[in-house]
Amino acid sequence: MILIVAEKRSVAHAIAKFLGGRYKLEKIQGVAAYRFNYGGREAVALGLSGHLMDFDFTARQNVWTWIPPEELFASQPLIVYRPETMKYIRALRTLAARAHEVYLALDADVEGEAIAYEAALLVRLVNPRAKIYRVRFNAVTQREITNAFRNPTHINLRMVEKVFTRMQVDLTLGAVFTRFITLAVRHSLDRGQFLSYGPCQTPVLGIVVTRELQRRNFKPEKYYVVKALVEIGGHRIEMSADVRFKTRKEAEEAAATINRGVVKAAVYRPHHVNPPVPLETVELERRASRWLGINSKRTLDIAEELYRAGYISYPRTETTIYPPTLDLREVLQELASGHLGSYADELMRRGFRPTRGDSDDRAHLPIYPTRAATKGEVAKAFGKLAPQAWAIYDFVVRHFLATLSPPAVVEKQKIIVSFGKLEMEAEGQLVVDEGYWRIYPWERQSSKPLPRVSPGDPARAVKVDVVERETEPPPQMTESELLALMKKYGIGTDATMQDHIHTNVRRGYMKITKGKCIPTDLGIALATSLFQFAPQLIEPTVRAKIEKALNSIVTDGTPPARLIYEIKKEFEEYYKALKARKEEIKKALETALNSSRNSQRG
DNA sequence: GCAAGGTC
Repeated sequence: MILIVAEKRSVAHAIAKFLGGRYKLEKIQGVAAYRFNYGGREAVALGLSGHLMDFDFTARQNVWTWIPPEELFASQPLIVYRPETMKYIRALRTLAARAHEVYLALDADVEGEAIAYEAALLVRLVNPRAKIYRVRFNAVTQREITNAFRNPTHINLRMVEKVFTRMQVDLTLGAVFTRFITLAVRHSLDRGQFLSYGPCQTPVLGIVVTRELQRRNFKPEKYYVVKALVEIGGHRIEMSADVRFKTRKEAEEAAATINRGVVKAAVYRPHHVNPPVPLETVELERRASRWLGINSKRTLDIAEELYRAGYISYPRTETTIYPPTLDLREVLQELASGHLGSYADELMRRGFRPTRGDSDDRAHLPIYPTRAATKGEVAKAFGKLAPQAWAIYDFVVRHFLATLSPPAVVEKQKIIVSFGKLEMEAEGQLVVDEGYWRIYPWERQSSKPLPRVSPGDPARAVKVDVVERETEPPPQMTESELLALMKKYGIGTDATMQDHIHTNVRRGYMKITKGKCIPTDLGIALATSLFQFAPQLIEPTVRAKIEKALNSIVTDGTPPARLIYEIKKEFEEYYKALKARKEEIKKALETALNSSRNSQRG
């Protein structure tokens, strides 16, 4: 018997379809498995649910008050089965016992490699003789899958080592600092409450708190601008000078010189606004937060459900290029019977060309709709979340249609009038062609046209004003902006970024209100303490530094043990720095905890 | 009870 192990059920299903054509769905220990005939031999494809194993400390070490947190630096976490995946472990064992060959068809990334290794460990325990192969495919398509199985390879141990090293490092750092800050204030915490540190979650907090402190420390400064109502060829145009004057006096002196002038430039230039590129996870989350008012965690949860119900493709992806194997016309055909059917029809009639991003994770497709749905059926499936689920489904459909639509065309307009020393400007625009905005209203722009004038036309100021303004603090951090910054700094992955934000919410470090991230007193106190005494723990670049070191395991063959030793040594220094200031940190955190408690009561 | 990463 041939056993095929995939990372998730949908891939196991696809493999059975592509290699066998006909298949039979079975339940092994409660887990779906697809039985089929592969070149005259019996084959079974089993889908897992991500990792089978994890790392943990010993039972004694897991009693937080029994050992000082720093003791964890000196010990090595043990590899253990994940209790949540026991049924997959049992199913794998059952099937592996009878297998002659095992094909590890996990995703083609480092996590997939590690999961493949975990599966191989289990196979070996029950079946020392089975031949074990690793197959790699860059997309779940007939061609890629068939090819992969024709060219089986072996597990890349360096990739496995990278992942296992990351697991140990993250657990150790997380546990040490989590316990330290929790134990420092344990008498001020509610039952079951704890404070946490993590190399992804904490830099996220740092980014949000830094912005909040910039806002609080911001000193607004007054400045003055000159505005004028200018008459050109019978048209009256609001114009302003692109100069900030420090004092009213300077501005008034400049304003006094404005009287008669001449058009220096008049530009009316067509400008294409391109439709968005195919949708990936983080962009879905950003746009849902900004335009639909749904936070990133909720968005991914709903997208997951829409995927499981067959309405959209796999929602965890970094790919922004439709592969040639995806039949876009077929998708349009399906959508033709849906709520935007006439637009889909129109695209098919007129022809279309998809936009194309620059990212391909070589494992998943962009997010696109897979079925035409009605509001009613989504409502039935989602209950209380129906309005949000429909909003996200509708968004995915519109985004998909937009990527096949023509650009919008806007005429950008600019008039510059020279009044001797000072120049006045006006900008406007005229929508020439709505293009993809017809089905993508969130990016729609309106016309604010300027009249047609020509360089050399005489101009006359009808009215001149000096307006007092104030410089403004940076805006509150939006969740959308935060996600973009996390991506820029390499904090988390497409599938986990929203988790790291949400962890900060769960810990009471920040709130998300109307798409804005607002740190609490507790969040500010924790971040400020870390910035003061161990900034290396909270800088936005922490994660990327660790990630880079981990990558050297794969690229240079750096021994994991050495890397773990070095990282621990470095973070032990930060730990000492924090411990030396324990009393100050304790006081800052307790003040914040008490103030939030009082404000809750009040 | 700690993390981050898969996945449901």
